[in-house]
Amino acid sequence: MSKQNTVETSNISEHSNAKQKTFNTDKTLAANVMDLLITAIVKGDIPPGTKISEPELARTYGISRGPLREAIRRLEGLRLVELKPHVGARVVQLSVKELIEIYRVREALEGMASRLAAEHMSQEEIDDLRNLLDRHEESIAQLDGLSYFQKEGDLDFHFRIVKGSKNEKMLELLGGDLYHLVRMYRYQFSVSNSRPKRALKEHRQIVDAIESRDPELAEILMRRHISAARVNIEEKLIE
Amino acid sequence: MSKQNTVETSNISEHSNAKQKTFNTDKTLAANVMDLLITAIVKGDIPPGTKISEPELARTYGISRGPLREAIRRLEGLRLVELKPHVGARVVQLSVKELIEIYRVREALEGMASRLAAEHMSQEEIDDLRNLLDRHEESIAQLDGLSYFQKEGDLDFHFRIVKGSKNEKMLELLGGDLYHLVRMYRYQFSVSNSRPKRALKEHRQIVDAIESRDPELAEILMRRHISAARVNIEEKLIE
DNA sequence: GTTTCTTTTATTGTCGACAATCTTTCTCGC
DNA sequence: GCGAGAAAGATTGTCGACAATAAAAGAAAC
Repeated sequence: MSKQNTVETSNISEHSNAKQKTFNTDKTLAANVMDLLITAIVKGDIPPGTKISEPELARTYGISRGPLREAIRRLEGLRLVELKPHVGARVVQLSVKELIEIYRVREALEGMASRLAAEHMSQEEIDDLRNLLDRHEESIAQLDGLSYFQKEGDLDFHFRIVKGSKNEKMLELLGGDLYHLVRMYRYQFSVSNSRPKRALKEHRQIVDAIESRDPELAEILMRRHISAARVNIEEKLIE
Repeated sequence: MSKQNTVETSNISEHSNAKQKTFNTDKTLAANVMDLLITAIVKGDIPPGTKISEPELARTYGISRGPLREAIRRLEGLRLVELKPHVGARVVQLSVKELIEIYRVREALEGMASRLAAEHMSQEEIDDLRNLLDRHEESIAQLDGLSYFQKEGDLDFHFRIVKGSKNEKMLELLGGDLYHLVRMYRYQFSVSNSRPKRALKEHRQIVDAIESRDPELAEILMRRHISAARVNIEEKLIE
């Protein structure tokens, strides 16, 4: 239901060492290149602040400038690049200030999503969510809680809540525009979830509230959870 | 600070009876056409559900298909058109369900914006806001409260709050993606603010809370305000 | 040696043409 | 007459070339 440029982007062949010509043929060239560019930017292969040269990238991906330009225009919509007329595109430069702003947005949006999830999430989805948290717990125990959990696992949890809200618009916003930025920040600053056990506990509390069909509480807990993460970041990154 | 494709789009020459060739020369062609298309879609000159024919539009605006395609790709980012590969673009079809979803999002986001505004808005901005509300009151008294107020005036108020939050990301989301959609809905369903006096009163309460530097209250009041508007719409549009 | 202006170079913006895909229309068979 | 398949038409996707603008390099004046 959602667009191709949202969450399900992870099945993309890695931004391998350039010159890869095996594109998904039933998608358009521009779409393929866009996906490639997204992962390249998010993972830092194209570092923040880099000027994007159209001729160079066109050569790199083996396509013409037309589709490339269309892809870049879409990346601008995702706020992954900034575009100046007659000058060109530049990969966004991330700032701590902006990161904190994003957490404020997430606090508001995901708080609401959590509230709606308490009303609309199916029991099956809730069960799946619990399973996910169980896997997280194992992962934490095994690795002494660092690697897997903080990278994509955490986002998984949050995403399921958003989906559980059954609010398409919210999914568009959080999954479309903000999702890639959040991931980019994680790679960039390696925003380690320095409190995985604590976070896991909070996650469980949220699920409990949802299963109890307590929207009020679900929202409050989610907001606290994200707010705590924000404060954590503020303390770490602001000297 | 924000992009050209956000709020300050109103100074655009109307989507006049086609074939207008006087473009803003220091902007790019694609950008100009995009602005034209935005107003055309928002105001309903290109009705919802319409298939967008590239050759036709290119002829209409007197440009080539290249820039036009770039403009369309950006419109997709704004969710004003939907794009299917090898088929084409189609103006979004608005649904009551989606409208209500948007109000949920606004409730969350603008609630937070209001909270932040209570913390960061300058006294001068607050004074300006009060002046705006005074003008609204006059407008309501004069016209028995219908015409001006519900159209753009109301959005004005909400926008100033968002700006007052001093949160760029929030401004991007509400001003970029959602703003045009909200406007489109107003034109489409002529979502009359059937309770202008009540709304004005609520606006004043919100400003009061902001001036008292009471973030908690400011958020609650804004959420109630938007929630009430949502309920109002639900009662009207859902039989 | 530094600054300013000019010239050169490179990049972005725009265009028209061709290829690939989808849609519509027509034809053939039942 | 109706449905399935094939051909025709139109539209989207892609490309390479040219024009306009900005950035870089070089020359002239002080």
